[in-house]
Amino acid sequence: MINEQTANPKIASTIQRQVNRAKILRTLRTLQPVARVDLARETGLSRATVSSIVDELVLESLVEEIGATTSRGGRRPILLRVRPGREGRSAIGFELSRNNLTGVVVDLHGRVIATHRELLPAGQLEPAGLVELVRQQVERLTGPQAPAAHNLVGIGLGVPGLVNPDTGFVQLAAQFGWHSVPLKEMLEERLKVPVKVMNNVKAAALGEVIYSNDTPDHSPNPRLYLSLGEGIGSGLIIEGKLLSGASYTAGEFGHITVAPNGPLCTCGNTGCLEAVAGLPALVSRYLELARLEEPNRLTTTPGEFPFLTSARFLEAVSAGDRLAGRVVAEAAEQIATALAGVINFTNPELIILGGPLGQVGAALLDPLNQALRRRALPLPLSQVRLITASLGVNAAGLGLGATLISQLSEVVLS
Amino acid sequence: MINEQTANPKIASTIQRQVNRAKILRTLRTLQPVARVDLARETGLSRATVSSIVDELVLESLVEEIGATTSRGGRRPILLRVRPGREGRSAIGFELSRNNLTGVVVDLHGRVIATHRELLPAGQLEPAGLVELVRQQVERLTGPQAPAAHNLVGIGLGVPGLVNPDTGFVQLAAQFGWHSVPLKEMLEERLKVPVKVMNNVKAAALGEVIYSNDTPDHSPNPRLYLSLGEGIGSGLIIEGKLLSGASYTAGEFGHITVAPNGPLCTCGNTGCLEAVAGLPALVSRYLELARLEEPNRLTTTPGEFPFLTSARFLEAVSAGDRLAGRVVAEAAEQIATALAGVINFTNPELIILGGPLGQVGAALLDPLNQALRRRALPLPLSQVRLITASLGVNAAGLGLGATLISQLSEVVLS
DNA sequence: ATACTAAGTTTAGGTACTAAACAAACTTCT
DNA sequence: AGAAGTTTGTTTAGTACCTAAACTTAGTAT
Repeated sequence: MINEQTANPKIASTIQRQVNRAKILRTLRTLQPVARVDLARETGLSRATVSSIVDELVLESLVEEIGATTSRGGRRPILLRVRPGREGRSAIGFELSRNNLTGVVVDLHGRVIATHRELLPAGQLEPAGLVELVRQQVERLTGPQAPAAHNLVGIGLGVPGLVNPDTGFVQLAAQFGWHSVPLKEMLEERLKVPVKVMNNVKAAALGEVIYSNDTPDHSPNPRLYLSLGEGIGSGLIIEGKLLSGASYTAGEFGHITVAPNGPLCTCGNTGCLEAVAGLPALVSRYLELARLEEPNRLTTTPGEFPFLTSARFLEAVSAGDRLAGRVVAEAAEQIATALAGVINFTNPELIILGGPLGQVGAALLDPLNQALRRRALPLPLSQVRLITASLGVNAAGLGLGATLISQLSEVVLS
Repeated sequence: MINEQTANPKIASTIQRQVNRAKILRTLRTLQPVARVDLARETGLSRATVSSIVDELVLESLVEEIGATTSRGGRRPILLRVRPGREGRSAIGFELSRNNLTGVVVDLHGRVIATHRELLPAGQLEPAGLVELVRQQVERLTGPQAPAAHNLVGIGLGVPGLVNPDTGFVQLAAQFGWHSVPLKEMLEERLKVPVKVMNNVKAAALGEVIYSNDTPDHSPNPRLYLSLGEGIGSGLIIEGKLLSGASYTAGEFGHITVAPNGPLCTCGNTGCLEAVAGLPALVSRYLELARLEEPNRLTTTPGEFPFLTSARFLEAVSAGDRLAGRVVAEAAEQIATALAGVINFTNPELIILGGPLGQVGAALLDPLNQALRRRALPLPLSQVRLITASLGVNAAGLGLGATLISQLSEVVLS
């Protein structure tokens, strides 16, 4: 007759229960603060079931009562909400970039409750070194308690490279000279919490799409995040899920051919978008035009031209430099060619422009929109909203954090 | 104490039950003939549950016992299988094309048990007329009993046009001058069975992919069916589900730009794939080359040239006509440009070439494969198998039939 | 014949749902 | 103020469906 079950409240639970928990959490999230009756009405479950499930959720620190509200003619309803802040549960998302490790703590509301960004140490970064860095940042972000603190849902890591997001196995991360690194395993071993590892651009795609507040989280329609920078990558989200593809390389937007007889790309093909609209190509093009037309525009010393960096080029664009604007407009034309194809083919409802070049505003957007009107089919084009990324360096971390949080209310059919 | 439940055996059923039924049906399909014990072992369910569910499935004509097999040391196991043929349940898939209505009866094994193809009557076809034609063909295909015969799972219809597959609402079917036709409603009203209406190319995509036996039915990876003909369309299947897109136009492969400064397309863009590799473009190109190089090749009378049809062009290709081969090779190059982009972007595991031009064999495949090797990234290209469609005129019907059949073992989470 | 074994069924007990009764905490009417 | 009515949330009784274990059936092995 002794109940030995109280220790760990969520060991098994049936599919029925999982589905109903998910229903309740979902409605709670959208309607909060909200009373049990309303949850029952909204989900179609009985009040008894709602009470029972809410009790569980409160035990798991997912939900809390915030007191009674005004009466609607009888007993006053007790309002519930998803438990916010550090008292509720939280997840941490990290992004590893060439020079930085950026971490974000996300609470159950999806809100940022802490961030930390630090330069990577000089010299070659080994996988084991990264694991240690992550451990340190987790400690700094959660306080000095054990990282397995019961209210940490999990941690996520976005890595620039080829990653199997299911196994968290890094097949290749050229920037760091890694290949075949079981990063998820290593992190879980060290940190004793669930870990999610995926490509950083794809993590950013999840972040920007989820936080765009433009479309419902689980819209069935495709949503695309485009990262325009040195390279050109993307993340395509369909039915709320990131498309990985057969070899985890889906989203290679930069190697769509836009100029069949164009310049040779690093991939061996000719006329890839990246070869004509990646930042290095734009810098070259700028130099070419500048030499021809206005040798003294950007610097007083012509000799400095060869040292023009992508960053300085982007500054010139923002500053309204006429030549730089022209180069961006040319690039927009090429990007539109590829993007129109993708719009026609996948018929998305949302496209988010990110990456350094994606943020330059009208200099890119105006010629891009114009070219899309020429190149894309009117019907699919009319369905798509084209917006600019808004999360900056935290995009990947937020995407991973939000993904981990939303896994709390996911049904596993096994 | 009276049990009033026996009449209709499947009214409600919980989610748990649905999931377990689906598990059992799925394992039955792949392992049949198979005994209850094996199902229990394979699904992880108890033998008691398996027995109970199998009883239900037998009552619903979905499963049958086919007698005991040899003993494995004790009582002989009773083998079960999905009930085949007309004694089991079946679905009918139709395809409406410009001139024909093609119907296929599919049994629970996914096998064809009857087909019928008939010319459409002369003159304008009205939606109501089509409903009547379908009703007649259903009667012919199932025998003269009521079309609501209890073992008919449903009927499907593929229509060349813009269709919302969820509502079965035909927004536009230009070939027949239809717009805003609630075809699913009309058919269900008349035939009293569940009806699925979708675009015909997408239905064919489902058929070819499901019957390719090349990849598991519910592979998460993208699989693409490409229809090369007068127009160029496609169907993209991800996680076993057809991608519809925000305005139900996903799959518009023909309007990907492959020659930015190329010829004007009917859509207003320049250099669309369809404008350079659709059959009409190939016929024109053939005529152009023929006039220049070999005015007397295809016919003795030069005056007949302008009347060259797509069909005759394809015959010339099959016959090994050198000029026609050259035209197809040029087209293959353009198709490869678009296809490489899609391979890079969606990273599919399977591509099926259909439509009249997709069936010409090496004349298309050799130059296509060669160009893909130049244009697509090596890793995603290495994961994709490129094959030729195999179902001919029955593709759409089979796709719809198989879809209806597989809906029998689907879980509706609602 | 007796013992063993495996397949399928029946039974007892648990989880999780709903409908309906109940308890709690209000408002409103007289 | 007290009785009556309302609404929220909980408890209770009954049902669906699962599993483990006992049991029945139908074979093989010695």
